[in-house]
Amino acid sequence: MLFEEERKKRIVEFLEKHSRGSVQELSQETGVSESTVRRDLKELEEEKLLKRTHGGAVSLQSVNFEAPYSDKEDRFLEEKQRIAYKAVEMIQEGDAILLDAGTTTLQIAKELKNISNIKVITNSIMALNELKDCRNIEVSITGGILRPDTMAFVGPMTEHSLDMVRVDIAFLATNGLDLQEGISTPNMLEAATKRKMIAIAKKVVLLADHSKIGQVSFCKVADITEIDYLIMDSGAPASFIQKFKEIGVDVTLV
Amino acid sequence: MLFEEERKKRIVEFLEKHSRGSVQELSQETGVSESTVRRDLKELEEEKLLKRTHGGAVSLQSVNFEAPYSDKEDRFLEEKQRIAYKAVEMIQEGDAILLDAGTTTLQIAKELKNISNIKVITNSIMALNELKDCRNIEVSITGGILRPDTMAFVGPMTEHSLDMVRVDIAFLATNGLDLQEGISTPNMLEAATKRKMIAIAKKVVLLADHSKIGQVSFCKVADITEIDYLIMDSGAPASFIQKFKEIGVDVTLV
DNA sequence: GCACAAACGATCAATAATAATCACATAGAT
DNA sequence: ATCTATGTGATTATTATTGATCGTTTGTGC
Repeated sequence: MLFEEERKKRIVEFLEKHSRGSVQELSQETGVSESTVRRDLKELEEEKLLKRTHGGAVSLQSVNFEAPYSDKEDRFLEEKQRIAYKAVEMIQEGDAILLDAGTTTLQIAKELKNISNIKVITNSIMALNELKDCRNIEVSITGGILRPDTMAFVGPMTEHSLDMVRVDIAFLATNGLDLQEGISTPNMLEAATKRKMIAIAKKVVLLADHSKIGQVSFCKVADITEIDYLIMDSGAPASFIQKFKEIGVDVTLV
Repeated sequence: MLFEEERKKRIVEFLEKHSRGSVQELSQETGVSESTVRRDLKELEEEKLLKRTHGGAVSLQSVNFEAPYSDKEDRFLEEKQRIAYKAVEMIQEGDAILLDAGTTTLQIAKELKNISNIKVITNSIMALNELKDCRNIEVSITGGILRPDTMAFVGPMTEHSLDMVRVDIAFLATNGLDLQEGISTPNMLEAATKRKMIAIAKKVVLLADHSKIGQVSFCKVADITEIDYLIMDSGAPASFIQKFKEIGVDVTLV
């Protein structure tokens, strides 16, 4: 059972995420009757946190980035959430964190909301979107050209920006992870960006669900030896994990 | 048995950890009756250490959201739209455009959607938000630290990013515009960013509605002589305009 | 412009939570 | 030792929140 304040917050968040929501949807989302939802909407409108419409309400958040694909379409979402949960455990107060673009790192951004006193730098609009309202986190973004497909900034300006900073932990995502071919990604610009990320981080943490194993994409980012930590879901074969451990990578399965 | 202050501290800690707590839970947690918990909650709320709700309390952090910016609160919106409309007329195919953060430049971003084959670079999330879905526009962003108040990126990283590019037109917004004191803005970091913007643009276009005239803010950005073009609404006094023309600024009234 | 369905606001009863009250216990002062 | 001030828990009266109902309004398709 939610308190009134929690419920209202949830409504606002729902609207910010989906831009709109019907009374019915919100009723389901919050588990209260439609009457109560209407009462909440009325009050929230007075607080200028949303705009009521017939049938529901819309967000009046002027900045609202939508993912190219929604959470629901995200394969292995639960695995990614578990990976993200483990990843944030590595963070210590005062750390400077670098967040790569990707669906797994996006889950990290969501978890980060609950942490205070850290600095986050990212090249992902989606991560930025999650963190932009957190006053307790100093959020920076790399410059760069927007790649519409991934909603990430890439290119020479990105690398140039990254050159200015050094971070305690870089959380990297990847498309392909192979013992021989290392880490790879389909886009050349993104590969270069990731390489730079590896270069400026004290600890490099690679996040990958088991579907990435054995995949090799067009552009090589780095060898697996350049990784310090690997967090994977437990769908990974033991032989694969063993190999990583042999070369000194700290592997965590979740 | 706990002293009162210990108990209160424990309540606050519990809430920060779990972000919520019912009176019942807190009663168990502290080992006192619900009456006492309520008394404590009342006092702690007065000390602004938590937020009470029916049934318990929530941590302030979990409920701390504020009304986002909206067009309707934007004063002189129509003037700004007219200014923006005029501004985009200056743009030619193939141009590289720099968009400052601000409500007027945001209107330009909205107009830009209809133009093809240009490059846009901005330090404003809001502008980025408008342009992110335009596949016919190459959108770049400067790096930098996010300033939550203005949703703009500022700081050394921003200037560093801007250093990498040269643009045909920079559209600048300002808080203050005064004949003697020039262009000024309340925030020091933003002032530095604007200065850099002026430095990397072939043409500098200043956008200002008449409410900015005579205003002087904390940080000086530049003298009015550094401006090439000025677009204002017709609420500006003729003497003011005349002075600009005398020093060679191309003034357009809309 | 009319009819229809959906959504809305006002109202009410049920329930749960709160505030007010009182009695008691404890600690410190006299 | 007694008195008083304070904090606490139990009890009770009051209030807040909620879901349901129903007449009214609004939007939509024809």
